[in-house]
Amino acid sequence: MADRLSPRAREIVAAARTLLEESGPAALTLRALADRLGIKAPSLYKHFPDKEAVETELVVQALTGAAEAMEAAEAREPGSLTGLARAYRAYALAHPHLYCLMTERPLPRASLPAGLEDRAAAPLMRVCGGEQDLARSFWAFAHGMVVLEIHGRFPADADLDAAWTRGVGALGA
Amino acid sequence: MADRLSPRAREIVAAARTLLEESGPAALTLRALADRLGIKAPSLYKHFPDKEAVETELVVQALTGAAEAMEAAEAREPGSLTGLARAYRAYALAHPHLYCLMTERPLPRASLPAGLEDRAAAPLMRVCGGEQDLARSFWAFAHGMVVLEIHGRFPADADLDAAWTRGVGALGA
DNA sequence: TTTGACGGCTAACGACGTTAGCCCTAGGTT
DNA sequence: AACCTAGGGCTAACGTCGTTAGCCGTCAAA
Repeated sequence: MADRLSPRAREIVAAARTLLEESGPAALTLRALADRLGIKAPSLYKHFPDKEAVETELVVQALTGAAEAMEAAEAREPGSLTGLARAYRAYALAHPHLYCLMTERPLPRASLPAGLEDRAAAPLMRVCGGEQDLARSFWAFAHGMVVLEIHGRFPADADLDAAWTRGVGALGA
Repeated sequence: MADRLSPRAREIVAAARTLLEESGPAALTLRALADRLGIKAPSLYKHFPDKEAVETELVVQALTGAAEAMEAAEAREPGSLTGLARAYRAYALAHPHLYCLMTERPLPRASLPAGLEDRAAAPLMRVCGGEQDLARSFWAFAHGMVVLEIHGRFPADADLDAAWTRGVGALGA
């Protein structure tokens, strides 16, 4: 289950993650990644077929982390859409670059562990009582809020807590 | 007002736009752009300081187009949140690459025509009766729906019309 | 007539992802 | 003990990218 990757490959992914999280996507370079591991860039190809495969592994980590955050929120406050919303926002803002890597491209579904995508969506589906339309519109709202905030699209003085409350209230009724 | 750019610069932006819209962001290369214009890449620097300046001009076009689409929707169905939602979605899906270029990065506000950002937001603000929290949560919902759809994040068989209806209904009440 | 802005050009640089091909080391096999 | 093999490094290099430096032709205004 966790042995999708060799130990060395996991070290590479870990280094890639800190590189991405600390310095953003432009800094996630194969040469910089190799540097951080004390090796040269071409050596990375002994462990991954290309850069995209490394990024896919980061998406797996991001998706897993998001799923765990959602599950924890559900355990804390079962049935609470507000709690889920708070956890979603908190996770995204704690890992903005990882969050964007995960969402701003088509999902590499063929390379994902089976069931991971569903697992991440499950808590929201449960809170929405299986109503897919509601779950999707809530997800869209939460993703929109988070990604617009990350990219600084709201006015600097905007009261985002109020906007979240308003949206969650409207969708949760 | 429209003379922000020299005629030649406007030709360059037009070529950049078709390149982006037809072939996506990876194809928007200074060499490819120059090729399409029958010149060499370094000549572009006689008209723009760097690639980002060209992209900023595309953002201006995208934002202007979005503002026009919102204004047209408002003129068609004054006060209708549903009409605005339909227009927003239609514009984004008609120009997905342009839409992503416009939204998936910090706005280059310093390089934008004065008032453009506000103009694009004005119709929604009016429909929301000046309630900023509502307007922001609606924008987040609409942006989330559009961008998740563009990136193929919803299941292939998802009924997105139903999700839109659900979200607009909840936020518009 | 000369000047200068305008708008092309070639050559080249450094960084990027990537490929080809070499080499050393460790462990297991014969 | 001798050998083989897989793992995991390395250098050199290629093509593409954005970008810079420096040159040259054209044409209107002084």
